[in-house]
Amino acid sequence: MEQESGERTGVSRKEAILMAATELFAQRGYSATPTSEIAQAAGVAEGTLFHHFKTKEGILAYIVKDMLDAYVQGIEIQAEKASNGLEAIKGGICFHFHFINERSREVMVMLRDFPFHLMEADTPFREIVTTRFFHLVKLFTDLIETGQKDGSIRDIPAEKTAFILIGMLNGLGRQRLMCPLKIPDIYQEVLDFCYNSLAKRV
Amino acid sequence: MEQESGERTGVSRKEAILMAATELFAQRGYSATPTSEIAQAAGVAEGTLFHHFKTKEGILAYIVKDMLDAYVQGIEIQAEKASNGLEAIKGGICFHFHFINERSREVMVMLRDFPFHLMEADTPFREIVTTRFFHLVKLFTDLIETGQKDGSIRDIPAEKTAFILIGMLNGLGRQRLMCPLKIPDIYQEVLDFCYNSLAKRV
Amino acid sequence: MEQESGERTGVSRKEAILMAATELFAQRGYSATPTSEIAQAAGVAEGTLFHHFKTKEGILAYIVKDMLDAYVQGIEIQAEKASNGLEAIKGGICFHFHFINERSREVMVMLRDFPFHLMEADTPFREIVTTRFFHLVKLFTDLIETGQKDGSIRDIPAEKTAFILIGMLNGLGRQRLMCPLKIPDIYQEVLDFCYNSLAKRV
Amino acid sequence: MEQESGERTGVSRKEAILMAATELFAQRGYSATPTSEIAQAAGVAEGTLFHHFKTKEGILAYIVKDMLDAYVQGIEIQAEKASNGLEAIKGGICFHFHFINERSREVMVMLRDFPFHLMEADTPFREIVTTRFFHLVKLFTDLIETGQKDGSIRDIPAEKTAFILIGMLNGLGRQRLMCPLKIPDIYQEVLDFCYNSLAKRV
DNA sequence: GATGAATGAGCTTTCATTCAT
DNA sequence: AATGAATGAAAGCTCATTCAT
Repeated sequence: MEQESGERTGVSRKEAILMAATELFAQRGYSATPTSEIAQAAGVAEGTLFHHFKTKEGILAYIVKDMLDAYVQGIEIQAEKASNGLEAIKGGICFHFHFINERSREVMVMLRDFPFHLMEADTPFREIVTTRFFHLVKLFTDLIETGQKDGSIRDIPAEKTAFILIGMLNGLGRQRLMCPLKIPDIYQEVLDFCYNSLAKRV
Repeated sequence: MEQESGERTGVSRKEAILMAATELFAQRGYSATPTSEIAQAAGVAEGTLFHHFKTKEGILAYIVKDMLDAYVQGIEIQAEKASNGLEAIKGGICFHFHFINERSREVMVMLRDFPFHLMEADTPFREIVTTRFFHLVKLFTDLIETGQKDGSIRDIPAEKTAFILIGMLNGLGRQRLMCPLKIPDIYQEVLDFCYNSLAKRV
Repeated sequence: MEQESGERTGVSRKEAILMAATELFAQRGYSATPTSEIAQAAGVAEGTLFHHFKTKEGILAYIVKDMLDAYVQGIEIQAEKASNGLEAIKGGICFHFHFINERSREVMVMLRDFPFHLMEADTPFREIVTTRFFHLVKLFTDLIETGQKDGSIRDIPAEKTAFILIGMLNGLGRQRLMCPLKIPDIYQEVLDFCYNSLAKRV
Repeated sequence: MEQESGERTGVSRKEAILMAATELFAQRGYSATPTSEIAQAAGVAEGTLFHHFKTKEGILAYIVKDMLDAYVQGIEIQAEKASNGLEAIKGGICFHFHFINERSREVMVMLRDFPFHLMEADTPFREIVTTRFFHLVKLFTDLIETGQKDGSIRDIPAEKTAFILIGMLNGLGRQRLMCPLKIPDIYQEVLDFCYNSLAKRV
């Protein structure tokens, strides 16, 4: 009986809260979403939120952490599959576009508040996000260096290029997910754009 | 007497409010900044804010509009100076980096809330921002097409590439201005990165 | 613990709020009464007002609706008891005077803002008040027609006379309850006045 | 040049303010009308209001006093013309209906805030309104007594009946002017109603 | 006389969080 | 574990009035 909520059957209250919060944070933003609405959407009492997650921020932390781990892990898996550094980067970019489509709600939650609320000093987020961000930078840097060793990527500063790629993907992700204007699908063109900048000329 | 404020002399109250609001919005975000603090920082009574700008949003609108106009105009001027399409794009990117250094506070105000609060339907911002955004897209698209005609830019979809460039600059701007982590200066590398993707091979 | 308030024991917080609001609205008017004072008078926190009634208007709506229902119902009961139409009207008028003495505070709340704030288009009140008002008109009209059939009331336009009676009772109610001047008790004289206008001469 | 206002030519600023305020007070109520809107509607600066009338209440006082004097005087003139007491009362009632049609805006201003704001102890209104109210009561009382002497009015308590008549006219005036519901014209019926109650049977 | 920028007290409402049940 | 009534600090905004020009 405890597993029932007014809204979703077969889903624990904790999961119902996470689903409701993800949807609402994505659509209206973290700070614009009152806990009362999360509770209502999840079909639980407001107190239950604070029972499972100590604070409102705790809910956000849970969502963001979960998503970031899946993202970084996905990139890593793509990299392992690739035959060389350039292919690994391409695989990473492909995965990125896949991911922001598949888990668009969670990505939006993240993008909305990064790097602001999520990077403020007295927040549990800072460490969560920072760790994964630098992990990602390290990953891309390594892949570029690998590409340079195996001859697939030309001679460019590896870490700086990693920052460019990450910044670009971040910016394009925002543009795609959050702009309420009609923007063409540029997946293939982004791949080409990066390929041309990275690939060693033969 | 109008020219005096407790904090800044030789500045009208309206200007003092704009300066204080820009600084606070940049550092703490629009919604996290109470009007009471803006008033205090500007050395005026809280009511004075609402006398000059009808609402708190009115202050944000003023700052953002002013900044966006200067940005778009700056890009246009660079484009006119250039000898060909590729140089115009490079000039635009250079100006972009200049601009976000020179007017970092206002840019931060913008980046913090774009495209969220700034793009919500019932907001005065939406039209302000949308107009300038598409103006910029058109500008970049034209420059790319120009470059393709003059032989400086290779055969790529012009409008989609414009979206890529704008999305990338936006993402990199965020990374640079707002990430509280130490990130190397990648100005030159971004130029190279774009150059390599755009330039026609000889 | 819910039953305790600093001011009134044995009364729920919601009831304490209603009692305090009724008294204050009656004495100073709806708009001149800040929610902070209602809270203080009720011995609850200000937030509690908005927990139980969504808005300040919600408190007024509750009071007015409750009172109007009791009023209309009281008139109806008097009418049923009467032996003929004229007696029913007299019974209604008697009840009216009783009611404005018994529930003077709530009646004052109503009279203060009728038909202004209570009749504005975008208000929840309009429908509440309009419904009861026309119910009352219909009731009096029916009673007059009954009286004309049973021979107790002379030949006068039924509905228009209903409007006269209601308007008169309303005006006299205001005069009695709200005028801070000493006005003699005219209960008996009003009954005579109406009786003389309505009764069929034999 | 001083006589010009943006809105009305040939009208002094003071008159323009009174006209604008009367219209706004009638439609939205005294407290719901900001001085800024009066100034705008009158085509003058906000400060000008306080130049001519010391306070916002001063504007209301001027309007109400002016109107009440005209009302009482009108009733008196009708009374003087009449051939006997009963006719005088009828003349007064006729004048009343005339007046609330002719000067409906000013009457509405009055009705909206009487007897509340207009009767509060620390207000200049109290004396203004009280004086005229009792003057009217005295007038009606005298007319009734006159009618009793000349045989046109039957034996009823004169002063109490005066209160009934005034209260009734007040209530009916409210009903007519301020109820946003369609209410039939009951002018003739009110006259009949009163006539029947007052006239001596032969 | 006329102006309008400036004021600041006061308003209603929101909301994350607590805690007795 | 789950509830939801209660809280109170803080927010954005309104507005009659003042006063230097």
